[in-house]
Formats: sequence, C-alpha cells, structure tokens
Amino acid sequence: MNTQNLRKDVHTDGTPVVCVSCEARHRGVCGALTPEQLTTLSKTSYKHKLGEGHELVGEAEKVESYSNILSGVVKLTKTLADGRQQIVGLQFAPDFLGRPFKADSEITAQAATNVSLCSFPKSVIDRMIRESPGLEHKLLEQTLKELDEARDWMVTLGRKTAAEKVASYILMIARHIDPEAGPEGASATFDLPMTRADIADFLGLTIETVSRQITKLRTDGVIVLENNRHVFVPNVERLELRAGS
Amino acid sequence: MNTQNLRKDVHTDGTPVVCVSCEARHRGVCGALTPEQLTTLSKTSYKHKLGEGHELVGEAEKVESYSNILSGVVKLTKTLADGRQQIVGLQFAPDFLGRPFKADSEITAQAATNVSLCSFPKSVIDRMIRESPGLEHKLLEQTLKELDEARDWMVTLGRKTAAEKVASYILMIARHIDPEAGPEGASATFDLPMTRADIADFLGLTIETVSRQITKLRTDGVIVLENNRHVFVPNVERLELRAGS
DNA sequence: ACCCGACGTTGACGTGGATCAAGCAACGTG
DNA sequence: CACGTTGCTTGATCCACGTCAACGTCGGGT
Repeated sequence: MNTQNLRKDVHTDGTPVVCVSCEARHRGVCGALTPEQLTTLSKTSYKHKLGEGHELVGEAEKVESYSNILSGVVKLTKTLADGRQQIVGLQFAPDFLGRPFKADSEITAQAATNVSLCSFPKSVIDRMIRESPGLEHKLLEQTLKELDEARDWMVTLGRKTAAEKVASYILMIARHIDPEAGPEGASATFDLPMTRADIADFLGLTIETVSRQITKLRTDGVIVLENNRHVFVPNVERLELRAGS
Repeated sequence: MNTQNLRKDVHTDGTPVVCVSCEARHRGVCGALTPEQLTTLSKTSYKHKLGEGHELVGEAEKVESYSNILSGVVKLTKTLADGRQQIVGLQFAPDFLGRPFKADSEITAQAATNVSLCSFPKSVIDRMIRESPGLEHKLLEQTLKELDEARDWMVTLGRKTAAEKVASYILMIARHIDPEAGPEGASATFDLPMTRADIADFLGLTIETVSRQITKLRTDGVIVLENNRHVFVPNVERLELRAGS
C-alpha cells in the first residue's frame, strides 16, 4: 500500500482525495477526513464486487459495515407481509451506503446491477464521525439529498399516471447515467440498469403496464430501444413533456 | 427575559432545556446548544401563531428563518404544473422546520391546523451549526427520521389499496397524537388534524374515495366518528389489520 | 331566521391499470 | 438438437378507483 501517494493526493490541492484500497474518490467520506484518518480507514477498508440480485443487508454485511458504491446501482426495497414490494431508493455510483446510528433499517439493499463496493467496518467510521465534524456534515448533506429524492418520488407515486411514471423513470435514469445530455433539446444514450420487474417495483406498477408504456414511448418515437435495455432518446425535451413536469 | 431561570434549567440536570422566548423544549435544537448559544438564540427568536392554511414558505418566512413547531401540524406539499398535489411530509409538535444549507426547497409548507411556532433567523442557527457539532448531529438525526418516514410512506403510496391507505393514515395519526395507545389491543382517541382534501392529497387518492373508505371503517365498527373529526378506535389491533401491515 | 359557503357523503357511471393468459426471443444445458 | 428458464410483450377481461353530479350538514354573517 503506497502511503506516499495517498499523502500526496491529500496535500497537493486538498480536494481530490483517493482511497488507497479501492483507488476511488469517496464522495461524502474521504473528502472530509484528515490524512491520518484516511490512512487508518484504508487499512480496514476492502474492495469487492457483487453480482446482480445479491443482497447486502440482513446477512450482517451492511449492518456491521458501511460502503461506498464504486460502480453499479443498488436498490433499497421494502416489502409488505404479503409480498408486495416497493423500491424506496436507488443509489448510484459515488453514493455512500449504510445507515448511521441505527442497525436495523427495515430496508433491504440489493444489487440492481453488478456492483463494486469499497467497504469498511461500522465501528471505524462511527469513531471518525465523533472526531471530525466535517464528516457528519457530509453525511447530513447526502441524507438531505436522499430525502429530496424520496419526496420527489412520492409525487410520482401518488399523483402521476402510468405513462408519466415510466417517462419520469427513464428521464431520471438518463440524468444519472448520461448527465452530459444537456437540458436544451439534447439527446441521450444509456442502458436501463434494471429489469422490467424492478422498474415496476420502483413505480408502483405491474410489469405488464411498464412494458405497455415503454412500447408506447417507442412507437411514438420518443425513445429508441435496442436489446430491451439500451435506450436512445433523440429529444430529451419530448421525454420531459411525457413525464408530466 | 429571565436569564437566571434559563441558566438553571440548563445546569441542573443538563437534559431538559427550555427556550426562554417560547418556553418550550426544542427537540433537535436547544438540547444541543451551550448555555451561551441558548442565550444568544433567545434574543433573536420569537414565538408566533399561524391560522390553518397559512403558508410558511415562498413568502420569505421559512427561507430566512428556521422554526420549532410548538403545537399543531404542518404539511409539506409538492405541486405539479397542472395543479395535482401531493403531501410529502407532516411535521408534528416538537419537530424542527426548515431546510439547512438550501434556500429553495421546491416544497411548500402550510399550516394544516392552527400552529404555533418559535422562529429564529437562519443566519444565527447556521453559525451555531458551524460552532457546535452536537447541533449538526441532532439535525442529522431528524433528517434520518424524516427519510425513514418518507420511505415508509412510499410503500403506502405505491403498493397499498385505498382501504389500506386510509387505515394506515388513521393509524399514523393515532400514534402521533395519542401515543399512549399501547400496541396491545388498546384503544385510542384523537382528532384528525386535516380535512378530507388534505388526507386525499396525502394518500394519493380523491376526497370521495377517502370518504367512502372512512365510512366503511365506521360501518365495520373499526372506528367511531364524531363531528367528522373526532375519532375513537376501540381496538387498535383491528385497525392495524386493515392497514395491511 | 335566513342564506351562504365550506366541507363531507352518497350514488351512477366510466376508465386506467391490474389480472389472467398466451406467446415470443434469447439464453444456457443435457 | 430439443428443452427448460428467464425476461419481455401483447391481448382479453375485470374491478378499484376516478369522475361527475346531487345532496346533506354544519357554522358564521347579516
């Protein structure tokens, strides 16, 4: 492990901090740590990959550790007693994963795609939180962002039609994965990171309805599909219109 | 203003801290402040009341100030361009109101009932946050709680039937307003703090559907209504069954 | 007392999306 | 190659909920 390089990355300009074990910037974590803390963290963190569908919680994986998502998409789901399921959140590439100050979240985290993570023990981070207030500030910011996203989605779940829901979903994915697609009449290309079943669970619909609405968007020329996963949006503004603002 | 009393409240056992201007405990704020900060805050905070339906945001009220809710219920709503509305959160008596680090929340806060608040300027609190890390910790805890509630409600919005939604709503209100109603077969009595229109906006339904489902709960003996607002739940467990877990 | 408006209930009817069911394409496996 | 499996689409039917409309009830103002 090259501590020299680590130190240099921290000291030269302060901002771009890299975790030595996974060689990635940790949004919300490393950026708020002192060089000493970062070194400590690096000694206990480890990089690993998960296949699609792999569960991250309930098997003592998340409960005892926090993770940064290096690539892929993680879905947070809640399930009713009779099996009805709802996805309550999606975490993308640089997000932080893990619930501070609470072991039981009643939420299941599952890999929606292949995922690679950089994990470290809960105890180490919890101690660092107590030591450096900047870290807590980062956590608060991410939590506020998640709260905003959750509330945005509540409007979609409660008040939009199936057609608007599906358009909103595609638009959200486009903005996350292909953020270069500017707001002004630009086009976008990306892969849907989830199955139709996942999309349905996210939108509070059935797979049949999702399929029909996607077909409609396709026949109307709003999107172009390839292999059921690869999406091309020739005109993002047209998609925005379908999403019901 | 009696600073002697204030100091005494802070010093004797540490925990029960009282704001001198509104004479109430402020969950999430005063409890994390030093005596000096509390004194400073008291000089700028002011207590006031708002009638039902009064807006707290968009008119420079919330943007430039934070508030503690002393009594009443505040609803947070989002509105689509065509007027469809969704309530994305409810804040009850000891909650903190106001979004740190962001002036534009795209959310409207309205008094759902008569509300009394204790407000103070954004700038004062923002400075105190920088000074005392305990305050930020409190904010993080409240934000996490709100996130949990939002995600619980997403399941209700996306996957529950109208009957289950209404039962879940009544149950949630019961637990907030009459928390003495123990989980084991106990009864509960309380007033619904919102109109049928608000309930509909909260549940993603129409007022007619809400009315029909309430009527059904009444004719089935799960609840007893009086004046359309006062509710008696003879057996909370029966209501829980209707809420679909 | 009267009216009025806000709020709530109830009924009749239409429809969006769920449900049930069939079929298709891509894939890996014996 | 036939075979099953998984993911997706499409069609036919049904029903939960929205929509439209009428009516009841309460409280406040003149």
